[in-house]
Amino acid sequence: MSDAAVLIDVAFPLPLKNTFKYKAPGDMSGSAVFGKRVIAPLGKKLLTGFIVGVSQPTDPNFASTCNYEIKEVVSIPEDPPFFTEQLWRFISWAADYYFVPVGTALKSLLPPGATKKSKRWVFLAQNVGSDTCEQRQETDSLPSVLLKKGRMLEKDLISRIGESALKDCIKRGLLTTQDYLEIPRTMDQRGRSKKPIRTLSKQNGSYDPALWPELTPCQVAATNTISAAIESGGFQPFLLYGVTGSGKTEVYIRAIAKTLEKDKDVLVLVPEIALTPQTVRVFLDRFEGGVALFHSGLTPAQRLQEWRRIKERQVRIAVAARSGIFLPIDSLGLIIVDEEHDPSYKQEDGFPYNARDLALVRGMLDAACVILGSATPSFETFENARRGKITRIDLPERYHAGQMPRVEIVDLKDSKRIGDRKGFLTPLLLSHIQETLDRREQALLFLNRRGFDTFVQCKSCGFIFRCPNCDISLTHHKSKQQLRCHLCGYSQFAPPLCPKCASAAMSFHGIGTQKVEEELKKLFPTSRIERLDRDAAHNQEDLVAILERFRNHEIDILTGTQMIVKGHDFARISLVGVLYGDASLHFPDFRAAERTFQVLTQVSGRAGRDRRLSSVLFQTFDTEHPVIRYAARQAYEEFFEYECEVRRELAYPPFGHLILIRLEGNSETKVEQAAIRLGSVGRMLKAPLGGLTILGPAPSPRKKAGGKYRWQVLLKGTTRENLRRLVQQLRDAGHLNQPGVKVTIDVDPIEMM
DNA sequence: AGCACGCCGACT
DNA sequence: GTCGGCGTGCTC
Ligand SMILES: [Zn+2]
Ligand SMILES: [Zn+2]
Repeated sequence: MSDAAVLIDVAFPLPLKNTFKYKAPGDMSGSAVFGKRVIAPLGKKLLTGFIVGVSQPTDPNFASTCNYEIKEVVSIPEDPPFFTEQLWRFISWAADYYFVPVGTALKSLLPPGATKKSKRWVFLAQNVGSDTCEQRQETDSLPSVLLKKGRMLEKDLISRIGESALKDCIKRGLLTTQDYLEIPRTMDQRGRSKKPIRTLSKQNGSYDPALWPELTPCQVAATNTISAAIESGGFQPFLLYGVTGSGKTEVYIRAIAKTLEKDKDVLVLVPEIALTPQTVRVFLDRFEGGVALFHSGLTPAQRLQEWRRIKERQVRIAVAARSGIFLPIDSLGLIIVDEEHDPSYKQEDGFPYNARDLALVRGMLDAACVILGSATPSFETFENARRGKITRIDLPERYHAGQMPRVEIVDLKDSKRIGDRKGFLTPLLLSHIQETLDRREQALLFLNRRGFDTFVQCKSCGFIFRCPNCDISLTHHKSKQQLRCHLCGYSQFAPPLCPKCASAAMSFHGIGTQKVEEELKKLFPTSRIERLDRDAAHNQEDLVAILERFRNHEIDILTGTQMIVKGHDFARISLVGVLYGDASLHFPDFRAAERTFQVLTQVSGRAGRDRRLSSVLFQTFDTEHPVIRYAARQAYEEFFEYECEVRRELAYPPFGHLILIRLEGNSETKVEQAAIRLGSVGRMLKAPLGGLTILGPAPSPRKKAGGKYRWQVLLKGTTRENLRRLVQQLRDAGHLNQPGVKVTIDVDPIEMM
């Protein structure tokens, strides 16, 4: 029986939307197991693929009934399956939902080194080498390595003598080429000998639940509800809505313990930036079995090691950044998404997915509980809770009885010197900085640079232009003297005078963090001042290094562009200043207010926790903005209600769904034409579907990277189904393949610049 | 992703 | 006349 050949479906980790059928000959049929790796010919190459279907050839004539020749796989390496049918179903669902080829999505399931590509070698023809003078001359130009060994890698030869010379040699029969794929070492052999990367060890805390801290009544109630769900098994989603400092982590810990007790494993997702040793230690200190740590900062060898520890169940808790949603936890009982509102759960390039949303899908497929935790839930999650799709659990009390956080609002309209570069260094801010330095404490200053080159604000009254259709701020296109909405394409002339107060001071172009840093250095010459932004920290290493020095108090004032304090304990920070809050409040995005509320809450939450952090300064022209009022009172729900009015009216999420189609290319006219065409075709197709709106096309306000021009078309729908159907129709009719234009689809977009 | 096939511009 | 650019379409 085992001698009979079997038919297998193979998926390749390439942008291919189909899987491929192969025969596994009799001697391999025993190894033809779901999820295993195969070496198979595809086109002219030998590639590594993965078995995603095994069928007995009940119909021996299958080969003759299908319209292509079924090839045989070359080999099935000995290593165990890379994924289960369950995980494959999950990734297939995700590929379909996000409109990416299944092969692209497959890549995110695989550990580093799982795939090998064949390499092409060049060989010296048999008859070459006899010492004819004529041949001498011909082979003179070839590298000596090739002449000596008789072979070399094609790409090495091309880099030496060029492609045309190679072709010439082949034509004259001097050289031949052949593809080779070295049979990969099994995953079992790879990296086994490596010492564990684990340098973290238990510090304090106990493995014994009896010695864990006592819970508050609210924590007890939350724990009971979640434990009951874990006990009964099956998919159950929760929103753990707890104010900062209410002790969500302690509830996570109990839920994890309960899950382990049921012999199930746990995935904890944490925003990339918060995945620090301190975060991991929280779990390491409580669970004897240890935790796996998975994020993009690991080396390939480390990623493989952690992947394998999880796959082999050597460790039963994985703490991971967003890509961890694809980890091979085969008996998954619980997924925790901490700070679920954090935008870093959204992957923006290649395979754009949202790990928080996928956590719910995976929980459903794996029959696991899912806890989404946040003090400021994303509106999508909060609305899901209101509709009863997610069970809401509140933690209203503060765990540490600290004083209420205090945020001081500084009115930038009062600043007379806003025109010069000292504008954002208001007298109040400077006096706070001075006091901080006098106490030998640290200050963290945020200046969102992204705000400056996008929208235009009156320097004297704070007026901002908004789109009449989309309720987002307009972006400035300097060259055309135009203000544009980057969602719907609305445009108007950029007037030289403020429409509200007639001031001529209408823009903030050219003020950046560098200048603030320079100015601070002049004002506080003896202090150690550094900048943390993309220019100062090119890579993760630089970032970590700067944060580490800040932590060690080798820096007094750190200026930065984003909230980089998450997950770090900076004990000596006593001042946090948001220099230009309008950059966040009026960022051209319908989620600007939601984001600002999150940031304000997060910063002031720290003020309550760290006793030293005495001041949070938020400088803005718009001191009366509702976000500020609500955030000051920590009134999330009122803010939600307020903000939802606009969302409902304009059918933005969570009351509508979005799919963004991006177009980019080297030719300005080609991209523009394609975008216009896509917009009009979309408008024709949407009518019979109903409930759909098409915004745009509009040129992207983003700086064109690498000379590329970008346009976008935003599809908005009251139901997901019709929205998806529209994209399918556009795709199937070929409107997403336009010459010279790369089209990408972003489902549930977050970043829409 | 590769790779081949195929159709128009500037070269021997 | 060809060499070579890349747009298009396929790979079991
Ligand atoms: Zn004004
Ligand atoms: Zn608009």
